[in-house]
Amino acid sequence: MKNADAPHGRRRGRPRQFDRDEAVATALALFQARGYEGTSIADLTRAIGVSATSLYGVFPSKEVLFEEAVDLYQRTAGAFAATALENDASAEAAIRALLLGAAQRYAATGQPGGCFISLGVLSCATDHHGIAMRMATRRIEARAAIKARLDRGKDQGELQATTDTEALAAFYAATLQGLSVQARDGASDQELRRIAELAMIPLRACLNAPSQAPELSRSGHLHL
Amino acid sequence: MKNADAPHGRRRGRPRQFDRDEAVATALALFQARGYEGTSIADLTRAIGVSATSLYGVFPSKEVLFEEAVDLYQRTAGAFAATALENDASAEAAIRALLLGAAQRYAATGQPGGCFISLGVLSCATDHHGIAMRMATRRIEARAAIKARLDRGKDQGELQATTDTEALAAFYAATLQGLSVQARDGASDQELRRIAELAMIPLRACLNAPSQAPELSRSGHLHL
DNA sequence: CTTTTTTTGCAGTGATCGATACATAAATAA
DNA sequence: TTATTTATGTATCGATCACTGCAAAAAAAG
Repeated sequence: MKNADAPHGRRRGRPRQFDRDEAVATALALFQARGYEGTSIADLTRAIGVSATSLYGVFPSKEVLFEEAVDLYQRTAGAFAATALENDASAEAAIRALLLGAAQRYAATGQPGGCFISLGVLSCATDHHGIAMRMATRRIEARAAIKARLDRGKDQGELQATTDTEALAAFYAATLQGLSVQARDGASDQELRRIAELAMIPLRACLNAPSQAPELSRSGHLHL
Repeated sequence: MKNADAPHGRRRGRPRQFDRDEAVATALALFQARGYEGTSIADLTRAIGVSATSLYGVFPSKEVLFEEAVDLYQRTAGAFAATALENDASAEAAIRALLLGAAQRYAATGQPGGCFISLGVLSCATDHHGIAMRMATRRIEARAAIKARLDRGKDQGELQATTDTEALAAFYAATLQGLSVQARDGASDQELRRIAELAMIPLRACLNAPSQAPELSRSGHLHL
């Protein structure tokens, strides 16, 4: 049977000559830059430095490799979002951390910017419809996570009882996706942050105690 | 020499058996649903009902056909945006018309929703880098058009003199793009309209006379 | 009619697509 | 050692990619 991936004690056969995790990371970089359909197996094998046979010995298909790359993205570059929403101080602070974190990370830094999940496989050939659906599911799950945090703020009296958290969550999901397109088109982190600052205003309009709302018009930017 | 496309007086040779404009419209529908790379020449010839030879007799390449499809989109389904920004009543009315028009039109109606230009070719193979750049240019031009309308409102004293119209324009461009992703993921027109309503709030915060600002918290929705 | 022009369908171009067959290499197990 | 297991490189597989050569068809021009 399979020896699993025991970290100690060598496996039975010929040792693998490339690192599986590095391969996924390399694949992620390519998929993020060129998309699923724009990245060929030849591109992947060249970048990873491995033959197609060896690659298929580890990943049963391009589709599975892509899915693993998306998982990796969510665990690493995309982890800030879940972390931000765990902010216990307030829903406002959580959303602010979410948007400012996005503004900071999405900005183009050599490689194409924006969120891999927000921008991934928005359209594709009919053969790959399943991939597009799974990406859409991830985006909808992200929106649900935002809504859950807003609902918590509503339960704690931070948000007005009449607040439509579903709409607010959709607005902030859309904001993340808009930030991603702007980043992909070359927006700087400053530009993204200004968008994020503006996007915070509707949430403040839903707060029960909008006492120390910073003035945007005077200072030109929000205090954070 | 070429007889051009004189509407009267038949051309010299064998008459074309398909309509050029219809072909572009069909191509647009396919490109919008499946993307540039996800739509093959075989898909196009099948949908248009024409052989590859005939298609290439009219369009020199898939890339040119795509570009013409994008032009068509901007002239038809996307025309509401330019029209909305021509609203002379106020910048606020113009942006509102822009967002509500988007909410109405982007919603999925049988075919995949969202703006073709907002979602088009956000990533692709290196061979098609030029296409991605041209799409990005169109998005940036849209943002510039929004800024121009906001600047006009600022010049007319509608917006505060300190308003950062560049940031505001980027915010509303991002809003359109976020609406597009939400629509692509299946959001209804009601959901999109609620996002649009929330997105109007930051602009109101920049108005010089925010007198009759409708209250979101009481009524649950904005009066439009 | 013949000539000229343009579009047509058929059949194919070389290249690349994702994915594999096969034999060899390199490790452990017996 | 020999057997077993796993990974490797080479050399593809059939299918599809965007695109074309070629000759017949269908029109106007001479």
